[in-house]
Amino acid sequence: MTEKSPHILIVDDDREIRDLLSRFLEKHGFRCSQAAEGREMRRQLADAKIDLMVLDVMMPGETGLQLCAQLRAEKNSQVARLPIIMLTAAGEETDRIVGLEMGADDYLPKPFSPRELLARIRAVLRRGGQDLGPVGEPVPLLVFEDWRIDLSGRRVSGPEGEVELSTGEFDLLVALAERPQRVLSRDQLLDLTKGRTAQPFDRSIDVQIGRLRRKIERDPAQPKFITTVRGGGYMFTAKVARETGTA
Amino acid sequence: MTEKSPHILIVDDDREIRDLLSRFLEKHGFRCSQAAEGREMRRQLADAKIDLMVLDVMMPGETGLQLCAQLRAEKNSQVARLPIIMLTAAGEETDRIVGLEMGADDYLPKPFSPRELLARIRAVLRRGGQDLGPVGEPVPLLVFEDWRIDLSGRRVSGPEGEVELSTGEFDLLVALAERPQRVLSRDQLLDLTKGRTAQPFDRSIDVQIGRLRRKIERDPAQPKFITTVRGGGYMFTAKVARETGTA
DNA sequence: GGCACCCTGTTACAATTCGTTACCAAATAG
DNA sequence: CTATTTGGTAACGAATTGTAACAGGGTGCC
Repeated sequence: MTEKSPHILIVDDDREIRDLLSRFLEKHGFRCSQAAEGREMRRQLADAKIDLMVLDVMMPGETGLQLCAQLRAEKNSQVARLPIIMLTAAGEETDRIVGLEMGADDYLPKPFSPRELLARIRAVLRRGGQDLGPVGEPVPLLVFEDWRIDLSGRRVSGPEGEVELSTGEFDLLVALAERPQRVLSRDQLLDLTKGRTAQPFDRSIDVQIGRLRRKIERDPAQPKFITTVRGGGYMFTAKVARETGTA
Repeated sequence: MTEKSPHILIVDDDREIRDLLSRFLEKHGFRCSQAAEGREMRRQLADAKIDLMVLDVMMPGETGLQLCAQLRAEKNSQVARLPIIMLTAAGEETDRIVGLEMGADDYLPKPFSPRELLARIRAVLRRGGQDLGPVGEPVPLLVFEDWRIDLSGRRVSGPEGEVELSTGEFDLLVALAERPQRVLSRDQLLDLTKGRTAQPFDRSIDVQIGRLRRKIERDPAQPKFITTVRGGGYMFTAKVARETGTA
């Protein structure tokens, strides 16, 4: 198989990060180009066939969000479908939401390890060929068992059809499902969902977990997806995949 | 009661550095173990629940890079996911790249301030791995006789079907079943399951063992799987296979 | 504004789990 | 054989989690 290796464009204002990622990805068989800001990015996109773009959210001038939105807006152009992975600042849950709404295919919170990025790139490229379908907009999803979470539409559907979750329940579910097989403490969950730290006798997470279980677990008393780890927190125990599908 | 704190393994051939880091990290609430070379490192990894490893690149005998690569190569074992922070000689950009390529989660060039290491450790622990694969991906299992332990789903099923284990019972069973044919002291089991050290007259492990036996042994008075080693601890005596299955 | 409705955090209480203690039996030492 | 040590386990109490009920705050509608 003498297939050409995928060509990745790294857009970040920090030269060191660009270089590091560039060499790292090249070592793993990708071809890389770099751009420090929007103008350069556009030149690269016009000059070469880019297969995937890694885009930093925080940049002077045009932000990654703006650039992403612009690209996605270019209907009937190739770049409108270009897979994009966003790099967001730590803990900026808002960036994630907005990023996905802007049409990013995935996102990675800083700080991240390069091998995480590598895994995401491969995942996005792997599924890339699938959504060549008709009109449907590609939508980032988390899928587990019979369930699918539409991250940009903030909707959840299970085997019986769509389930109505409140804002808080949805955020909690996503926080868990994005980190399966990991025990998340109440503090972490509070931080991830509300961005706040726990009060002395804060039980709000427990209550929200209970409400969420009642909506997504077949038997809320014997939860299959959200397991309690006594003294530790909660853990999402289903196998979760990131996919891109149609809403 | 000792609190649950992350357990860090420091691997460096320089005893002074090990001691220095050890004491510094312990001051900041971590528990530390040390290893001077690869053999000792492996023993530590097998004996205790290590949450993160700090690994020096330059070591006589096996280098940190080799060790890191070996660990990452151990598919369907926990250690393949163990967070690793590499210590590299100054200015060795190559080491940095290669280190990350080998699967380190972060790297720190010498000389570094302990405070810097502390920050990286916290960042890496906080981040955790979060690469999501396809849904059909195999699930790690421990299998012995008619029993199967679903490590990621935290479920256990025996010949009569699924058995309900509490959090502590499950953790204890896994600690034992992952180290069959080895005598584990109460201290080790406490560390592996609760991340704490034993109090003077601590019998909690004995009691948990009893509870666990009642749930998984056919005749709890004549235990077949978990045998008592008088004066030593407990030993899991069944032949255990690490497998991957579907759900 | 007033009202209805929904979401969410707090509180209280029930259920579960876990560690400690105590006592007994078994194993070992002397 | 007796004394001592070690492990098994019942029972109790403390800690943790599940959950129902309630209240405050927000939103949208009239």
